Amino acid sequence: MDEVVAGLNDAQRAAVTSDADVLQVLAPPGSGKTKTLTARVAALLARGIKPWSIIVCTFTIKAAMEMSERIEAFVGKEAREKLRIGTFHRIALGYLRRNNEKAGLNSKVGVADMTDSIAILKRIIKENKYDLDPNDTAGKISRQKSKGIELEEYIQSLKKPTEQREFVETWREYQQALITSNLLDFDDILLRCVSLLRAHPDCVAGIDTVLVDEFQDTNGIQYQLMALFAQHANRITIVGDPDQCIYSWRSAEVKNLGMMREKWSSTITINLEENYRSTGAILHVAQQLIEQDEARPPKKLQATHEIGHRPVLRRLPTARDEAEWIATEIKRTQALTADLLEHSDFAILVRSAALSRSVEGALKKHHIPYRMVGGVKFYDRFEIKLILDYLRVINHTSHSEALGRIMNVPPRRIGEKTMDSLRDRAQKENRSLWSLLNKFTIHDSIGGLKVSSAAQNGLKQLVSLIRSCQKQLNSGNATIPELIEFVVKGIDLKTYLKAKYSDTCEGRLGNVDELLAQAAEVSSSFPVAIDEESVLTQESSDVVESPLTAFLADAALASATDVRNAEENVSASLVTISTIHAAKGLEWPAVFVPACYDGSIPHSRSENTDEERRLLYVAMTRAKGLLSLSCPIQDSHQQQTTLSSFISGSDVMECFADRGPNLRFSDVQALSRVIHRECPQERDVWSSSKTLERDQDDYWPTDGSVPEKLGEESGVSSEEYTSGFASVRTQMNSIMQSKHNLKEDRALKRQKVEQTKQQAVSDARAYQQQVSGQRDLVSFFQKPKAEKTSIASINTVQITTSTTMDALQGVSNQHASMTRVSNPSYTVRSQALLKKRRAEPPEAPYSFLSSSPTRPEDDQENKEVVDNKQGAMKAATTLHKTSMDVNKRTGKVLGMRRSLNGWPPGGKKN
DNA sequence: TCGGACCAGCTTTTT
DNA sequence: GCTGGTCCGA
Repeated sequence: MDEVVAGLNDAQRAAVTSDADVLQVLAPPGSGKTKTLTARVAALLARGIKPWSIIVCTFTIKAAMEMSERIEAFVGKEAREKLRIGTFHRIALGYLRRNNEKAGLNSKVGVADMTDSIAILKRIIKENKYDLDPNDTAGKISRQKSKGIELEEYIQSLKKPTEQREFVETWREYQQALITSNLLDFDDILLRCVSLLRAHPDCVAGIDTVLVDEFQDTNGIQYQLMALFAQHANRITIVGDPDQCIYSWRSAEVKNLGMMREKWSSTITINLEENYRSTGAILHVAQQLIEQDEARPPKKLQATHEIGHRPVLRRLPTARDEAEWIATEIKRTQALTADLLEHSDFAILVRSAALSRSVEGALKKHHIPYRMVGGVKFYDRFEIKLILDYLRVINHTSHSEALGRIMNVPPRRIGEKTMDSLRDRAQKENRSLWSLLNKFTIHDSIGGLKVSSAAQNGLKQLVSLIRSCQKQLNSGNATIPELIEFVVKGIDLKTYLKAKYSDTCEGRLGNVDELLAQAAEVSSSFPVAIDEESVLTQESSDVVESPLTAFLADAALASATDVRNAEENVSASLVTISTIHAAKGLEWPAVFVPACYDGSIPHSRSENTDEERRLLYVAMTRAKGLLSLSCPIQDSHQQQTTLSSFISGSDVMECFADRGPNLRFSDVQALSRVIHRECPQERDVWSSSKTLERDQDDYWPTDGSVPEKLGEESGVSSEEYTSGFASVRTQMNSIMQSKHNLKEDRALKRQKVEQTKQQAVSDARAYQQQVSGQRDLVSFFQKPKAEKTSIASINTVQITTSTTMDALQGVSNQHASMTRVSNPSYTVRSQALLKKRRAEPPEAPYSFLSSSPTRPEDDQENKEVVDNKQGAMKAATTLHKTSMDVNKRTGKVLGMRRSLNGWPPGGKKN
């Protein structure tokens, strides 16, 4: 026990050793939250509580793994493996699997990831022609489920049963589709588990203690689940911080903290107050920020480190400059600290993943290695999803969504039409898509269902491939990696990827190898707790879950960036680019938060300003020693920005410096103390600083204007420089202007077209009154498709219109013409008519429309734009060269000045 | 009816 | 910069 509490402060120690049954530990950023929780687990074990009777719930897989590792360091691998550590979803799924009969589930039940859910909803909405957005609907369903509300209950809560008919129907069909495909969506995992544990409390009879990390992020259903896990012994420890609640959009309920205290009145609360992570200056600004929220109860946060550097708030002209600045600051910081900081010590935290692009560009340009966390996830990559879908079908052919996705990938000449008719038929006959396909391979046609012979061949190929895979699997001598390889060969993935992604195919094939490696690891990977425990506690363990089912469930739940990459990157030190959300719980010596403007943070789509503020708070408190916020004057869409309202207030504003720190040697020493590393030698700092072009953050003016003056001491006169710059600016401006004009012009044209179209419709209507009984003409013009067509096709339609008008007037066989006009696929564009059209140009009022959509003027303009751009590029290159030259010379001058000032101190330099 | 070419719009955060 | 939708030729 002594060893467990060694190195803990009083509050932490109290939390770790507390005898309280129900314990809330409120832990602000950097207060050793994870450390306390892991130590408490170790203390419980030391008290003789059996590892398999402890549940530790986290929110992310990453957090679960980190926790797992840390606990292992305390209690050893054996005990750790018996603990039940994992995300809520994974633990819940484990219970469902082991008690599948009690839960009324098929033993092979799979997990529907978000792609599946959205795909199902899309299909339902399309089929029924509902006026719903699939994404919104998914969110709405999920939000209800997160509160523990299922469909029937929701219907009852409606005032009128007819209310929201489309939504309710969609939900109903969605649930039905999940059942047909034998799937649970993310929320269902939790819901089903709640009902299981309610009906069969004995499933968790062996559980002694439940610990929950990041409790402020639990939603209603997770809270219920926690209570149910602990229903026998009622021993619960939670750790959390209301200030870091950033998941209320996922229905996280901060009020769960209060509810917990109400439900278990003996709840003891312990506040951790000392911060071991960040410098005083960083904490101060973070505190100023979070205190803007007046509804928040005041809370102490005590710095243990020295005051340190003032955080930076940097203004820059554009998003590009901002990215460039970050890259140069990273380089400058590294050089001025003589590599005290590695690349992996820097993080760039963005509000939304899309913002990373400009930063990535700049880092690439400066050859700074980086990794993006939370970008395109491994399991979201096309080739991985494809293989997984094949595996899903092989494992369980009723997975119709997956089957639908792989049916024509790689192309088997099975198009949308064929697929729709197959789905339709399957639904009518109330059978799975697969069984229908199966039938197709035996009989060449089924009851009047038409499928082209090419498509039929394709179907046969697919079915036989899946069948032979299943044979492999069932024979029992194929491992998952072997199965994957079999699939890859069977669909000739290599050739397909090469054809489809000629440029990125290498990397994609690499991803496939990656998947193979992960599949090989599946049995040994975390968490193994579930199997161990079922043996030890003699819970019903007669269900032997196939490794493939387990692998697929893992893949669906594993949204975290892939584990292996993280491992590989240990050797290569990489700068981290991450969303703020994904950065929660982590820390870095130096943190950059770009794009601090209104619309980004707080995000324009966000409805909860306080949560956005907490988000910025989380971002700031990731930093140990150096924190830099930045804000471009112009965002990436050339729009003016307003500095984030969170930091423009004077209380916060005055905490910031307006440019990067000077990083004198004393600063380096201070930094090394904060991050607990040995300080580099002064002479090393000096020599590494010489590699820099400039050793201060003084290239960009602090007011965010464009740098115009460079060192006048250098050979380049400032006029020369300024005029060069001005000319580039002028040219750039003229490019922007012409681009703008072009845009406006196009908009104008579109408007004209629109007007004429309406004119045409009303003309047609008038005409219709003349030609009684020819209703088709008007309905043709009113086709929504026609309304949506681009300029080009509108032109065609219009030409056709006037042509038809002509034809109608001239040709006696009116009926024939009308029939053609009424055909929505524009077959009126028959050769004969077009020829006639060419021979006799149409009359006004439609004549101007017949001009080509890319007018010669446009071409001319485009060319000018291109020419201008090239000219500007050239100028810019020259300019850049000049500025580099200036920089070099300035650098020299600065270097000289520095040595004149006696720095580095004599004697220390070799 | 299918597949390739092109264009538009989008982009909050995650299990 | 990627996806989804639309158009058009075969």
